[in-house]
Amino acid sequence: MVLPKNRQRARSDSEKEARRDAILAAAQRLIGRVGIDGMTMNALATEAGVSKGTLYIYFSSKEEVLLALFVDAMAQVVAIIEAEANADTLIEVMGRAPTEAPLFVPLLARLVAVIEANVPDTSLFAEKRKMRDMGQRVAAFIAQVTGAPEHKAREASTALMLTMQGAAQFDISARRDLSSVPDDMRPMFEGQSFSKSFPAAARLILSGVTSDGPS
Amino acid sequence: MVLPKNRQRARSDSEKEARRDAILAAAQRLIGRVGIDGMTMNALATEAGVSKGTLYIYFSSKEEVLLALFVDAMAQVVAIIEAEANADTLIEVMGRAPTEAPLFVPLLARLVAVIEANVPDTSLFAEKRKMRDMGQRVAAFIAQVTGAPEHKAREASTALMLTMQGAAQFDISARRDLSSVPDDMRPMFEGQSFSKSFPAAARLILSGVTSDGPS
DNA sequence: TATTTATCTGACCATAAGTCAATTATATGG
DNA sequence: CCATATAATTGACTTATGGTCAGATAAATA
Repeated sequence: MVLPKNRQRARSDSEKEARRDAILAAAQRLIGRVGIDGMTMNALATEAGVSKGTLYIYFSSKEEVLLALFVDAMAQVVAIIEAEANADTLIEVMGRAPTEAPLFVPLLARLVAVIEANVPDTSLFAEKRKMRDMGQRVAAFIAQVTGAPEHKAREASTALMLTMQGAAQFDISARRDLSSVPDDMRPMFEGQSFSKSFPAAARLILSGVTSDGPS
Repeated sequence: MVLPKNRQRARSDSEKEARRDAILAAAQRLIGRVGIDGMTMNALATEAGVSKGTLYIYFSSKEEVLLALFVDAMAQVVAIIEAEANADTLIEVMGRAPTEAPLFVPLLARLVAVIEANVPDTSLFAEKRKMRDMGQRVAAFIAQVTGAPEHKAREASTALMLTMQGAAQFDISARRDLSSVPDDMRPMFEGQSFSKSFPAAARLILSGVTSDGPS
């Protein structure tokens, strides 16, 4: 446990924030070793150098830890898109950015069914607002980059979010150890990595926006 | 527990299949009352009128029960699409069919992250083959109905699968009790039902196929 | 009817999330 | 600087649930 000035307890708000951040950093390290599903609160307590009870002072549940990690990861992804994408590279960057924040894709895959199902309402709504705002920024960015009319861009970015959700699910399958997969199933699994499945679908969606599709 | 001829134990293959089906039917009833996440193996044993040990004779884990329910539901959905869709109604039917097999959407939302993560390989591959074959039938159907070239139709149906995955996730949020949702979040939640989000995205994808998008 | 087979049972185990009374580091007042 | 108050921290405990297996017994067979 790292805390400024050799103090063992966080009294000020900034110290509390530092401890919260330290727990999240420990969670990242731990997940790097054992995966999201392998993370237990006991192990997280050990990794963070605090007791289990302390974890529950800073987070109301395991899933709230994961939700906080996801929001962080999403912020990184959005930042990359806004910084690096343009009309020509939009799809490429949207396909690549999620892989540069390593926890984004696996957490997105668990976001609704696993994570949101076990976070108290007040925390959930607060985090959802952040996600909504980031989503709106991406929508505005897409409108600007593609030159599509506002409502079309919103439609497209909603569709792209759906697609990301789906691609994140597929990605879990793709990460399976292929040596245990029968030959006839290999192509199915291999084609499902995020970086393959998302851009293919995104191209269709965006061509549906820039051309004159229905509605 | 219902078994033909007042017999208490399933000895023949057909009796075993009947018992397996009875367990799945019990699971459907139970889920109807308590939801997927609320289903416990103890409760399922009681509902099916067998002991917990018996459940584990017919299914290797809770998730294998859910996987079997999903494959059933998917078969229903595919059957509806093949029976009722045509060029004009494809999107409408694909948006409606999943809601007519009530377990399809919530199970799809949990399929990869929750269900597949805890099913032994041999069962998983067997069920995945069924899913792949059904997916290929849908792809062929889409090709036939839209008149799109084979590879375009495959691309589109993969994209539509991704979109369904994502829409299934969104649908979980939409089913939340709206009275507990703050006003500013209502529109976000309301718009996320499967029947709203899927068709919107599907239209974009299909217009990207029938028009001449890139690639 | 006796014997064999293997289905079925439910008490038991293992794991992991979450709780809370007791402890004690820090802040504060005298 | 010490006594007291405050609240952050602890970790043994509780609870919930998925999964196991040795024994019981229904049904088939000789």
